[in-house]
Amino acid sequence: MNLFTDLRGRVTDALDQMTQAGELPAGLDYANVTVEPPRDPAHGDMATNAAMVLAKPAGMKPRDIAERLAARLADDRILSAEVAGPGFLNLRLAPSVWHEVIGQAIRAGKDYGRSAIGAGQKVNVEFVSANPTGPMHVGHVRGAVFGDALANLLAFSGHEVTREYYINDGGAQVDVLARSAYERYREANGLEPEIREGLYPGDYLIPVGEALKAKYGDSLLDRPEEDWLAEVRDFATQAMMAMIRQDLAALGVRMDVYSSEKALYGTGQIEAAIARLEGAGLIYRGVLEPPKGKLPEDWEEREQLLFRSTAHGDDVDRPIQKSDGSWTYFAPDIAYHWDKIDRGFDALIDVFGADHGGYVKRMQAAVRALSNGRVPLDIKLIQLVKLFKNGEPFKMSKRAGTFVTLRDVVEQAGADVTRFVMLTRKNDAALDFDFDKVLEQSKDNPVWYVQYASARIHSVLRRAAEAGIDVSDSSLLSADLARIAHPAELDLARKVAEWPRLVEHAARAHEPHRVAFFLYEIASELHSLWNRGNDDTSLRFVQDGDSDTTRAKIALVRAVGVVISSGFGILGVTPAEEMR
RNA sequence: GCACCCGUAGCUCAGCUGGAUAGAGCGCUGCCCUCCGAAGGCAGAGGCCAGAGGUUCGAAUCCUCUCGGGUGCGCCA
Repeated sequence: MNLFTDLRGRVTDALDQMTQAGELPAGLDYANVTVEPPRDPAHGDMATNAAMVLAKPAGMKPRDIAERLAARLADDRILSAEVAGPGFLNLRLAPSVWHEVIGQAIRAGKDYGRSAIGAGQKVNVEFVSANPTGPMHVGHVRGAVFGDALANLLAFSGHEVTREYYINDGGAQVDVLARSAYERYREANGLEPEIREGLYPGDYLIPVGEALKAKYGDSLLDRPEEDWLAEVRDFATQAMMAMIRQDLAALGVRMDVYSSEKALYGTGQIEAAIARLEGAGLIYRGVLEPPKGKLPEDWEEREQLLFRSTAHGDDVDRPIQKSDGSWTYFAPDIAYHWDKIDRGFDALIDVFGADHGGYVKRMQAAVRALSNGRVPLDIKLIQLVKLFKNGEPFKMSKRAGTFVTLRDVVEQAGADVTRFVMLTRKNDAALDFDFDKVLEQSKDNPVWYVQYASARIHSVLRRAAEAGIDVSDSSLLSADLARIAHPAELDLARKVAEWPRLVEHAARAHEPHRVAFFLYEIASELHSLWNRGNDDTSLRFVQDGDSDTTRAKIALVRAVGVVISSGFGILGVTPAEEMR
């Protein structure tokens, strides 16, 4: 399935043979042996570092190992193995290897590149987790797209993935939401709303006020807050979550599980989680040192319930209770993560905004302590998105009404474009999002460029069909692929072969952006080959009057199309069949 | 003060968990349309990978320190 792991197996088999023949000492560790495509094509199709990695532990010279290894590697697929540089072994592969890859890609279709490296591991990806106090804004979009694409990527590589949203409905902000909604409720009843400082002024609460009126009539008017707060809070929170679900749906994001912070209160789960930590000797009452260099003005020494996160790599211990005895936000978060561990996940991933970076170590410390180190927690921090319009920074302000929501972005740019662009940067690098550029039809715009390649592939398939060629997969699979022999064509097939490997690396690194970059690269190679057909007609995909050659070339093109749709599938983008 | 992230071509950024001579787009220079879509392609110029040490066969990548930018640092989540 994966040419690279396949060839690596060939190399390690040969090493085993050498060990049996007494050419290598027994018990060598192959962990660092790699088989990779060399950056410089002059070095062949593949290169292995085996000789260099094993030289020291084997007590031998790299070249000696390499030469003996080379002698054992040549077969019908490996045409030559040459020792080069400090001890690399460069392998030259038969063209048939690349022909096989084309067949594999077509046969597997949208599953080409799917792998089993996840081994069915249960992974929980928590992302978005926006406060249920308003519509999602641009800041949330990137995290949503990243989390969703990462989940796709992990599922594609053999993990059992759960997408989860943690609703922060337990803190003071939902009380503020309730009070804000209550004012809109009064407004719906013909009274003047008092949107005091600190309340949420957004129009999106007006329909919530009307809905409250529809449900409660005027029965909540002129009543003390304690009479209505809980009910209005629940009502408004649910309304906000309904809105957020719609926002996510507009982006093409669907969650498997919504977990509520509030639901943790009163169930004993928080207390149980804390008790578990206490049992490990990690909970104590104490006084924190003020942060040096920047003393808060109202600082006063205070005894609090603390979690000894320093025992698991944090810099200072963290409070889990406020001075009035109520929990800090950290406490339910601990309980929530324990719940995830308890549900049997083998690995946890949290996607946070970069401004939560200070939260990483304590959360990892908690998970380590709660799971006895069994469950790894990877926290991906998403840097902010800078909006641009006509090349000018686009300032966001709630007050000025230039508050850009997720809906605004999706309506202007479309979900596909938004998703792709959000993944054209590494998660920890800031991203510029220019409303004009993302819709531009030029190679300056990576989304368009890859879609253009997709459209060209469909176009050429249509043309071949019009010329009377059977372009069904079964027909292409029976094509005589030996007719694909030009170096430029084989280069493209090489790129197709790299796709499964790219997926594995991206999945292991938890970096879906690599998929987007890869698609750009393969699109670029397709465009390049396409254009060479202008000068060299033998490189055109449709060869008039030679249906056998055409079918072979179409098979190559089709394989590239498979990779693009497979990659787009991970990114959550629909491949274009034509540009308009 | 401390922690985390970042620093790669003029600009915006990749760099496959340590591989060979450092990559792309934009911008700049010069080419390619009796063409399967030029909405593209080819070629060239452009680099002390912030700096200094260290680890080893080998470092943009790992470790230490320095400089510069961002984020955060007990009753907000």
